[in-house]
Amino acid sequence: MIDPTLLFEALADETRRRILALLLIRGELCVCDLFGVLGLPQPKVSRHLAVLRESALLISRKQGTWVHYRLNPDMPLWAAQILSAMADGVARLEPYRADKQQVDACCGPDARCTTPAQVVNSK
Amino acid sequence: MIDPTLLFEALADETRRRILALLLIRGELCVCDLFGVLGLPQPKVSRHLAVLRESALLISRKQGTWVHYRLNPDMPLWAAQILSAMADGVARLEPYRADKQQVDACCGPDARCTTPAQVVNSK
DNA sequence: TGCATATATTCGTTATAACGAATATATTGG
DNA sequence: CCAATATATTCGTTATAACGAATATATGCA
Repeated sequence: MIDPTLLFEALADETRRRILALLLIRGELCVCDLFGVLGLPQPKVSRHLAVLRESALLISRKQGTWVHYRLNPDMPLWAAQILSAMADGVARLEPYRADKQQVDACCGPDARCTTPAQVVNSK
Repeated sequence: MIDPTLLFEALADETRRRILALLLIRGELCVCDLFGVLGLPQPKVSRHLAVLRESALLISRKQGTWVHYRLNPDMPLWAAQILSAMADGVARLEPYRADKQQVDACCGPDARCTTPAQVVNSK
């Protein structure tokens, strides 16, 4: 269901790790929120989202002009554990810490949320 | 202690994942066993081992002309969890499965062994 | 229909990483 | 010291991946 090679190539880029870490915190975010929080050009974020989609780590949901991304809920346990552990590893580092502040400030603290623990425990 | 960027760059290469998976099974292996089992040229394996050393995922122990590699026992929990989950993800796939057969056949089934569970539980 | 907004893609360039081949270093034993 | 063995490194080349800039697509609304 998830190819380890694609997963680890996806995780080898810091922008993609930042996106995944944000989605682990927030459950679902649209592209505009993502590039707003990350402070990166929209095409850059969109290309990285495409890589994450192609690796099957993320799925997208279209609602009008907005596209919302979230973690693939059908991810196998081992892959969810890797994402969860990755989030632990980066949580205290920049730019991940600032990203978390930003997303709480910008998009409110209460979006539909799939925490790392929930992802792991749902298996 | 372990830089997430270096860890994920290390994991982005299949040869390095094969080496890590073998060391998760076997605890410790010398370079000659590694390139024998992997069926790869010695300089190639040596270069990949250097990357893994520089990322602090592996440490080496010199004994005469032989150099033995093993997982860094001081690895933080989150990193050990990633390696353990990686091993779960690749266990049923080639070439990892054949590597496991090979290392059991070639080096005996009972070397000093640090299993993924032991690494994780020792934290 | 025409414009504005949100997102995705293409293109040419540049940086990074892996490679094979060759060579260097280091240790052991004669 | 010399030869043999185990491991590491360098070099030049090639493949891969990320980038900025520009453009394309698609949806909603006047």
